[in-house]
Amino acid sequence: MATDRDSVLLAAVGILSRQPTAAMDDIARAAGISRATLHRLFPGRDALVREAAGLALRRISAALDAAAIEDGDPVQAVRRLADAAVPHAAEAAFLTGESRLFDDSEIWASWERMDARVAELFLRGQQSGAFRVELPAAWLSEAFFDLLAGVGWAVQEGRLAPRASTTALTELFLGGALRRDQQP
Amino acid sequence: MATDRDSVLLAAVGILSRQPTAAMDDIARAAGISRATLHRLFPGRDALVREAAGLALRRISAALDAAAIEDGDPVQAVRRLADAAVPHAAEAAFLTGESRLFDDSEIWASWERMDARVAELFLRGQQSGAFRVELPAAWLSEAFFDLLAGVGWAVQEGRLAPRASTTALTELFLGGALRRDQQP
DNA sequence: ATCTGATGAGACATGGCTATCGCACTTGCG
DNA sequence: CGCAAGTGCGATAGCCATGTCTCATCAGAT
Repeated sequence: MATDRDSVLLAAVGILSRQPTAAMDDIARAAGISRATLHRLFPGRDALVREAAGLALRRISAALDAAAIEDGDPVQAVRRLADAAVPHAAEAAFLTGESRLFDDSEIWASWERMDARVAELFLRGQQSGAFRVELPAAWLSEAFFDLLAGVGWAVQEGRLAPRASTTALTELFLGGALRRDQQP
Repeated sequence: MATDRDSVLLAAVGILSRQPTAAMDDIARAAGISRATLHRLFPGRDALVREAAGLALRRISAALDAAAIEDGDPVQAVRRLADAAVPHAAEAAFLTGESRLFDDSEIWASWERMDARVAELFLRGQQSGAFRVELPAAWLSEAFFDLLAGVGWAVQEGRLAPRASTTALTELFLGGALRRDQQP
């Protein structure tokens, strides 16, 4: 069953987002299976990481779809995006951490495609006058994913309450750290 | 000379911020010395990474000192902080990437101390009414360093112009993505 | 010019992780 | 009840990076 593989992959993501170099032993233990079974499911460590990255990308992309980021008011779209993406913050943390450990052209292309979709949303928002034009859309996209990964790390290490994470991401990203009535 | 060791360490930071698992071979090549000399300078990989982390932390802490973040208006202090910290974005990227690969209690304590200083700054700003109180000071600190590391990665990979990086960090962090006159 | 100290290049042993295999065990089904 | 499929456990082989060593070379000092 594919569900079985996916549950193993998600366990792998959970460990690898915290320890990007965790041994197959650790991954197997985290997934509740033995090393042998892990190797029966995936032909090797590279394949495992690749599939985990693919799954993480699919899930986050599905979140973009669910948030319908191409539709409607850009600001509301970003709010929907944050709502839909925060549950996958651990996947984002895994991808940011692992992208520098393992570079696969296919994975990279998939990431770029997702990044481009988000950048397009910000560009749309800039053209509509909602977002600040001083900040490049590509940087907004980069920063959004960095903060999403940061949420993942902070939640995993207990520095941020899961319930507060969506607000933390949305409010900081959209409104910044300054109080509104204090802004010049 | 200590300068010699430091220049090697900075080269190591440069590589390890991009490839946290780079081999001693790669680090030596990046530093322009041989593997043998690298081992003469540092008793092992752990020691090298530890010293590199220590140097990075000292340099970023020095930036906090230079910015005098404990003094004056909190908002101006954050602007000074960003100005002083952006040149060390690569070090921040190295630390965020490596912190999950190598945990040393001393390094961790040093990081915590620095994080606490920044969190204190945000707390001060919240008490003075400049910063939003809905966002925990600890989260603001975490987010600031995440964005700083993000700036480091984006610059290294050519997605962000170095000249624009300070503005990108300061403006997004302080003011958020929304246009001010659009904020409710 | 010679000596000294440091460096680079390469060989070598070691350890940890990976990947595979064989065997015993459980689970579910006929 | 017995069979088949899947799983866990242990052993094993191989690989890659690390760490150490030796030796030749080079630059600077005397």
